[in-house]
Amino acid sequence: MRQPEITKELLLQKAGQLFNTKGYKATSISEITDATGLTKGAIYKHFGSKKQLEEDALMHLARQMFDMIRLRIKEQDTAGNKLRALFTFFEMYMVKPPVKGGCPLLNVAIEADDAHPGLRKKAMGMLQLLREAVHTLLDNGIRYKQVRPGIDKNYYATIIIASLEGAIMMSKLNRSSEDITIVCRHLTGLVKEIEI
Amino acid sequence: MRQPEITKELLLQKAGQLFNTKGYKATSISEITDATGLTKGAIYKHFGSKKQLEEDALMHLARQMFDMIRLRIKEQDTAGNKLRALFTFFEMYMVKPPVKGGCPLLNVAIEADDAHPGLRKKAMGMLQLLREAVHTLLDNGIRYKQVRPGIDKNYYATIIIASLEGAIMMSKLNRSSEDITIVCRHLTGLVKEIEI
DNA sequence: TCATAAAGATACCGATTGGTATCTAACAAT
DNA sequence: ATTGTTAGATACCAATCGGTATCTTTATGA
Repeated sequence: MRQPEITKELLLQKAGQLFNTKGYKATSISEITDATGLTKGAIYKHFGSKKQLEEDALMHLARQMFDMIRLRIKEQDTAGNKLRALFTFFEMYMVKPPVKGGCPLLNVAIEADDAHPGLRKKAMGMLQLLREAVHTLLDNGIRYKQVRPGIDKNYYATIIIASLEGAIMMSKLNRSSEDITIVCRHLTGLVKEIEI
Repeated sequence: MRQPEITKELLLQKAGQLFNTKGYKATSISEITDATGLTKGAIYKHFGSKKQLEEDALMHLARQMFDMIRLRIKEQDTAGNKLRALFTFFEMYMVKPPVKGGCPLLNVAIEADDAHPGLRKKAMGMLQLLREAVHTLLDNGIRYKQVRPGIDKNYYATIIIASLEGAIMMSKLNRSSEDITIVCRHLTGLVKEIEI
């Protein structure tokens, strides 16, 4: 990787971490220069504006997150196990977070939904991607006779995502994995109901 | 109500609304003066600092929210109906929000968990209050033979709160009540399981 | 009615914000 | 090796930030 690419990667990484913990609008350019050891000149050479950096850093976070999820899911054989791996991933995300600050989707959704259309659009894309992942997972489960056919896939996707995200909020707030663990237990029970 | 009290109430109301939509740290003093028609002098006469106003406005929001919840719950007879009323309240909170910006607990939890200890403490208090409300509700249900005894009350409280809050995030992001409605349907099913 | 005190408006403060213009250093191609 | 280009550092900008000091108005109680 050439030097400018390394710099850009470093900026996306550190800025993303700051945005995800302190908030996008609450993080200043100078905090990013402090964290990276770079200067404003470096930032504005690679990104047109702070808004641009915010959106690029978010997509960087999203890609990291989805890559990790895909990896965990791929190494499981059945739809049920893939779903349980998804739950475990979120649980692990709390105990030993790969990127600090909690779930990037939840964070950006709450910050952006009313006031920042650009970030909101990207958050909607992330949520849709997550939903489609669960959808596909259930679809394949049905095809390979691991999951009862005729189930409401959208229903289960919504329940799973909502309770996981809500539990992350609770566990993050209380700095305890208790809530996310309970929710994972509940979701595991749900999966058993639809497994063949 | 005397004039200064009216002014303070107005400040708490408008500031709370702004904090809940734009974010606490992202809302500036000048935005609050614009929204109220008052000046900085008025604000700093009633509140020692912006942080103080943030925390007071949050408690103001919390009180409003819990008052509404209590009202909805009180007018129901059985524990099952009380729980369903709680779900309906959150669903209604999305369709016709009494205060814009979504759930104050969720919003402040996401913004404060890492960086703002004062707000975080208050958010933890709110979550605990909500949890105890569900607890008490289930307890009374058991006492009056409306709910199966021996259930894990903490488990149900966690599932209910987590999935409601997560669904609010999703519905808020997509500007659609679809997700919160689905989650309420799911929770209604859960309640049926523990009702006698 | 008038004096007093509190409420709120106005004007200002230094610090920090996102952004830009300019300068220098590093690298790539010839 | 030298030249041209680009990455990045430095210095500056107006605007806005939270906060304070001071002034004016309003309301209250004797």
